[in-house]
Amino acid sequence: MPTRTAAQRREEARRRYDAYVATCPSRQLLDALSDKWVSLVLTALARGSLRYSELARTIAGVSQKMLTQTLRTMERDGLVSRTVTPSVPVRVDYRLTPLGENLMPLMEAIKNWAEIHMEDVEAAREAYDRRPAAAP
Amino acid sequence: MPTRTAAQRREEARRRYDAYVATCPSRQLLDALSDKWVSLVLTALARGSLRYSELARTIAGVSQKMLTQTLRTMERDGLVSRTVTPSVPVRVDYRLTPLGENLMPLMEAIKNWAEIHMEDVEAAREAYDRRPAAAP
DNA sequence: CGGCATCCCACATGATACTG
DNA sequence: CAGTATCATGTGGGATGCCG
Repeated sequence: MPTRTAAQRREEARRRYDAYVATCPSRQLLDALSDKWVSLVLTALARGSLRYSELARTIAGVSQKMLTQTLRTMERDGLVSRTVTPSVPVRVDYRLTPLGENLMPLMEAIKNWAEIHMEDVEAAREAYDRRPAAAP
Repeated sequence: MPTRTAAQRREEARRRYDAYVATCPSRQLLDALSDKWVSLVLTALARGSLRYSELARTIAGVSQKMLTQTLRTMERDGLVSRTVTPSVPVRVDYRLTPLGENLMPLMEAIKNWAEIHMEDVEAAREAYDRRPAAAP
């Protein structure tokens, strides 16, 4: 049972944290969330837990090193949980924590936006690149 | 007048673009949106246009180089527009395009999430760092 | 004021090889 | 299978200086 309502908590957070301030922890958290791989890992786990190798296959092009590193950071930040089954060979499953499930829809929205508006962005780029340069 | 409804368009985009595929343009767009500065610029312009120097002051800690570079990329991608007033000294204003206004709330949600859940993340980090290491 | 050009380096990331 | 360790490298990003 929380001692604060969601609205109260939101207000307190706004007073305490401001991502526009370079030294604010929330700014560093925003930087961490603005990672190339975090959004993909988060959305990949949307429908339940996945094994390490399943994650690697889902997120094409990610290196072992970056996947492991991203998962470790996300685990430390409380976004994913890691479960080791000591079989032979060992089996490791990752799933979203409640905190990760809370963030996931926001990241999914960004990912969907990128897919849905890709054509608009490509059109904007072509228009920009067609602009005449200033005359000498 | 669009020839497709929003729902139709969404379905087409899902068929055509998949950010999980490394070579898909939408993956590269997602990478671009997952930039350290894009979310801050986008939300800074939420309430209207700002001059270059106002942006620089709002987003503490950003260097001239990175701010300019971020704004150029966002301009090319059709997210912001740039207006030069040829006074002396010159005045340059940036504002969100309709496309940028469409994306902004999603980025603002991420930024707010970081501010609101900072305490949860810090608690998770402390718990993680307190974990006992495996015995030798 | 609002840039762009240049230099430079730390660090993030990729590739490869090895292991419990 | 799921990593860790090591080495190589590309580039993000800061500092500085000049310009319209």
